[in-house]
Amino acid sequence: MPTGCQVPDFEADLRTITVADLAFPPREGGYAKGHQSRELILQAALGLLVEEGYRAMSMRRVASACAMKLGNLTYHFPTREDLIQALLEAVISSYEIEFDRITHDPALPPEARLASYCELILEDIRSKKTTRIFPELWALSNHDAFVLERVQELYVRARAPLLEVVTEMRPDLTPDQCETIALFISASMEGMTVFAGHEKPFEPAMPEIETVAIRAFIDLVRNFAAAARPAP
Amino acid sequence: MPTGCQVPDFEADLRTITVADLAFPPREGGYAKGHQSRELILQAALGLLVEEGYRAMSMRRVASACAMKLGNLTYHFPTREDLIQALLEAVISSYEIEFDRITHDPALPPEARLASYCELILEDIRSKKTTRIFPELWALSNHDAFVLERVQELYVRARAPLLEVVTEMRPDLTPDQCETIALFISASMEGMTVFAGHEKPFEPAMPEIETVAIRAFIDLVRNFAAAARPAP
Amino acid sequence: MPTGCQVPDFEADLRTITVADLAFPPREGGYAKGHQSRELILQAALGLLVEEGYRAMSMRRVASACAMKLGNLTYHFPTREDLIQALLEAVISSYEIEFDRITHDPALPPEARLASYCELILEDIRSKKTTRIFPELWALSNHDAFVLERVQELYVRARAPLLEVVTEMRPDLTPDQCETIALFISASMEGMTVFAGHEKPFEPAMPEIETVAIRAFIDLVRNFAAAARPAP
Amino acid sequence: MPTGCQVPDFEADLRTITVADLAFPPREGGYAKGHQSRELILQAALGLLVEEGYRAMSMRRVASACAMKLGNLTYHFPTREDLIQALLEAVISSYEIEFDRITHDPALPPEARLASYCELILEDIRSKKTTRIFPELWALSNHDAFVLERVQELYVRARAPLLEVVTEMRPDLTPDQCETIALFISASMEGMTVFAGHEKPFEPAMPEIETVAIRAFIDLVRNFAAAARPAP
DNA sequence: AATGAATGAGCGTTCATTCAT
DNA sequence: TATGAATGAACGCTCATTCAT
Repeated sequence: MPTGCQVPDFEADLRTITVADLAFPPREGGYAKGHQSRELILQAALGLLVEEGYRAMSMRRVASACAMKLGNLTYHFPTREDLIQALLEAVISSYEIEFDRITHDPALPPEARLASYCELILEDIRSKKTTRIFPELWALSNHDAFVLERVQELYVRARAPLLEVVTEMRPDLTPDQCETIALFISASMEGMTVFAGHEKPFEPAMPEIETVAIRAFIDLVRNFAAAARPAP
Repeated sequence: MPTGCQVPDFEADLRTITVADLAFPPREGGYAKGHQSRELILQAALGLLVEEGYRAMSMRRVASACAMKLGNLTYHFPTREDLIQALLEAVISSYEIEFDRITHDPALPPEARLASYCELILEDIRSKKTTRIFPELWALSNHDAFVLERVQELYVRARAPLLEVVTEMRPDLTPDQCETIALFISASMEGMTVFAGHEKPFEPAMPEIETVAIRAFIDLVRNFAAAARPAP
Repeated sequence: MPTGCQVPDFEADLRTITVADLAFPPREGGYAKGHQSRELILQAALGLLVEEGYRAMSMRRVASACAMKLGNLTYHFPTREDLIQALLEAVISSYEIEFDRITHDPALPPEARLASYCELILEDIRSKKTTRIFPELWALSNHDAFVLERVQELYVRARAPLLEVVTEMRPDLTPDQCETIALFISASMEGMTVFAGHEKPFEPAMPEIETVAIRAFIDLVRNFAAAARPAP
Repeated sequence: MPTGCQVPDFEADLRTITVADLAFPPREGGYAKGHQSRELILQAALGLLVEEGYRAMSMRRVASACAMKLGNLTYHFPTREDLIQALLEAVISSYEIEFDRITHDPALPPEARLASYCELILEDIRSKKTTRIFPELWALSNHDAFVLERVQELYVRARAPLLEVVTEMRPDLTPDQCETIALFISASMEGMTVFAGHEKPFEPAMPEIETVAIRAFIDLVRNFAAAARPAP
């Protein structure tokens, strides 16, 4: 690779991870140049995380991925922990923004809103970024309380629209029951990551899986009875 | 952890991971002593993986966790790759053995067999070992073709009983449809790991989640129609 | 050598290998301190190469020979390959500079120039540095294409003055013939390294050998005839 | 490389290094099987030395190159030093045997014998084995007194035929003068290794170099005068 | 805001050697 | 004879971090 390279050289798909995706807010009083450097760093770190995994996201590699000297990287992020937390914050926030953006058209009937939301989530799971980042987050959250809390926070936001729809469809259920149903639906979709995510063996079958999943979710909400399991 | 540590100091729960769990076959031409050393090594490696994650499973730490010199570790597993592959092989095989052991009593009606299998899986998910190892495997499989293939192989075995039951319950469906349904059920359960696995926020709610999940799965199999999605 | 050694402890003769000998160019954008460190490193590496051979020139031993931490050595020369290439470059360049400095006084008759040049080469062969380094280079060049090329490049420069004199003395010969004669003379002198170099058994006989060699070279150039070999 | 491999897999040219080449005498009282193992080991060691250099000739690599376990190798050669000394002894002896075999037909006139001997030497230099081994020996001899002595011993044997011819051709010279001439001729030829040995840049020009060299040698012997250097 | 220099720790790996089997 | 097991040291290298410039 020639020396002139200034930008991380990831695949096209990765190039679409823009600053907006990272939801990185400028620090108050910070100069524009520093802000730009921080953006560049987070982009590069994300790129490495996605393309090569958590281990590859070292200070040195991040620095060289954004054509920056190590000393300068540590100026912006004094420790690796700082960088990782900033990155996770940015990544998770970007997903939260995305979830909030999926405005649920109140004109649509609730079942259609449920279907539409699930479709969006399942589509997102197929993206390289999501397929790669979430398993890293899950693994990290097993050994890092901060990550665990932040990830669960994210999922609270992700379940909110589900909870709303379920409650609307089944006003007869208790809040706990609605919550459990929403959790099941959300967890169920997350589980697809491993099987039908980007470059996974069942990615091509995702359309059929979507159909099955949405069908199952709608039926579940419709037919859920307090008398826990159906008679055989 | 202080430096004097020479023996694996994991929690009681981890001590229950026995050799039997690892399905570690003896080697031809090797002495008993060597086999025992290899057992010890794999135990220690697994313990580190579960307790502290993949990064902590370094050759040095594994060696010191089983009070063995690094040189001897590399005698039994010349490269880290060798160790990891042996460990994954043992771990995955142990799960495969476990799956195969869940003999589906043919006296039971298929729906009960389905429910019973899902209960076992969802119970297993709550164990520390499973909660910790699988996210690591998922993260690894994103950047390591060998792990990906081996993990997917494991899931083929895990889906086999599901596929059998689904086919039995719905002889009218095509094999592809049955496969998709089984995949959905399996993936759906895997997704619970992040939310209701060991020490996860919804672990206490697992019984209710089980109920919801099994209800959903049975209804799905029962009611699945070729006319993809139900009318609103 | 005991462990406490922190400073290169080479013989006096080695201490005379100065930076000038190494022809080590400063680097753009670097501080003086860094340049000095790199000098120190190359000095120490050369010292080890001369005193104990190629195998002894390990990153650790070079670092400790110049009272520097290993981490800093790898900062200046990230890989051993980098260090070796820089050292060979410096060493070979220093010889090239030396060869080019042997200005052939055009006032002298060609035979005297030939004799003078050969005397200088044969004297140089007796130095510890030359006696020790060249066999290492020859051995390395058998298994390392870079070293091979660089060494042959050096010899091109070493043959240039010979080629010039031969061509001047025998304008009747073809360029190929002149080249072959120059090559023979050069190779012939190199061969002395093993027998009459520093501390070699025939080092004391070097004056007589010089006489014989120069006599042979001059006669060869003078009497070389297209009719290849003389009649018996 | 499949597991069945039992013999070092070097190039065809290397396969011609037979046990005879190594002149390895059976130990008195040794069983045939042990002798054969020692032969195999020395073959493998030589192959590694020639193909990959001195550094590659480690106990482990030698053992695996002859499909033998490390423990068995150390049974035959307890230390690396033992192996190296045995190998050098065998290699050097094999050259001595070769030199002694070049019987100088007394029917030939001395100059023809000189030419014939030099031709043989210069041809041998082009072989892979010789091109590769001798620079290693030269480098080793700079840091190992045993190797130095053994190599110089070898060259005494190599010079013997030259000394004989020179003495015969020039009975008027003192023994010292003859010795110096023989030394020059021998060293001169050795020097060709680096330039015209196996795969060296001037290997194709070896025939012309031979012509020049032999011409120079014969003239030197013929015309050498006590009055050291010729008048200009 | 950014670079150059340096440290100390840890990594995976290879190695020569010893010893029990 | 030959293999299996184990040790201790060294290797080249990457890393997070600190600090002077």
